[in-house]
Amino acid sequence: MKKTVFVFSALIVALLLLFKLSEYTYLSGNISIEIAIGTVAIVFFIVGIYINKKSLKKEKIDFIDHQKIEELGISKREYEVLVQISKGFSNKEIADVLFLSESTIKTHVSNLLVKLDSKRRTQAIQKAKDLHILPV
Amino acid sequence: MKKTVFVFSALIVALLLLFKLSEYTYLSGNISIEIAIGTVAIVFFIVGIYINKKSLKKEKIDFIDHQKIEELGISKREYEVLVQISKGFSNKEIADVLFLSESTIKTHVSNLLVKLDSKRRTQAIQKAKDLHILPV
DNA sequence: TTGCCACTCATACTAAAGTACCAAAAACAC
DNA sequence: GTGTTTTTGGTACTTTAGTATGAGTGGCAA
Repeated sequence: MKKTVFVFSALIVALLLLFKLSEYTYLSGNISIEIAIGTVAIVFFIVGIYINKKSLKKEKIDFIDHQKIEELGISKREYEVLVQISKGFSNKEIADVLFLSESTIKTHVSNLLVKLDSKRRTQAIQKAKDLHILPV
Repeated sequence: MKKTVFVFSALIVALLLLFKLSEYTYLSGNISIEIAIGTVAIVFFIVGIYINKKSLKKEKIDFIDHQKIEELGISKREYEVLVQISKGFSNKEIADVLFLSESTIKTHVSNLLVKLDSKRRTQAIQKAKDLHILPV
């Protein structure tokens, strides 16, 4: 957010500078008004691409629908397990990284499968990504 | 590709029109050179965003690294199985949609796990997506 | 403080997944 | 056409995943 504000401020400054440049151009006999306009076009074209790229990354990679997670009644611990599942870990491995027993993981997984209306963990991963409750 | 050419042609025409406008502005006493520049800025900003969006869609959704698939020695049939796995189907279900026996699917999956250096199908899915041999 | 809920864990079971090894038909290259 | 790879499939086995059920703990709200 801070970065966005900064970028837009810079843009406005650039625009003002160009206005000033256009004044000089006018005073000095309007030698290269085309170059000024062309420059503005190129600069804003590139800035447009840059900003879009940034915002798309945020949307597609970071966007998690917390609303949906709540709707499905998925608890904090269950969600942690879901994340580990999507990384391809086994129940035993998940148990180790979360300092729990494998039984506990199995319980969480079983609950997750019900809440995500899935028969297998692979299907749960797919569904979770479709629902944007896991990063794609 | 045709669309891209069309868009860029339109852009050049727009730029030329703006050059013409700037001439008129100059002749008529340079009333609103700022407006002209501002317009160019906004137009090219939006066009930049638009074009970027189009190209990103193609890149992120359609891009499959066939080179990599060959490198890993994954055969056609094996790849078909991999796709089904990533959709969350069981071996039995995959066998049904591909009209094969479950034994055959197991063989393919086992080979896939070796080729993708994975211990489980969930890990294989993750790896395949990382390597861009499966759509994200 | 009582009751609900999330979290934890266990046992016992069934169902999938995955391994190892073998083998035969089909496709493909040389 | 012969050799190689792909594809198919089987048996027998081990491992992992998932279900069902019960139960204890701690937090939190009415």
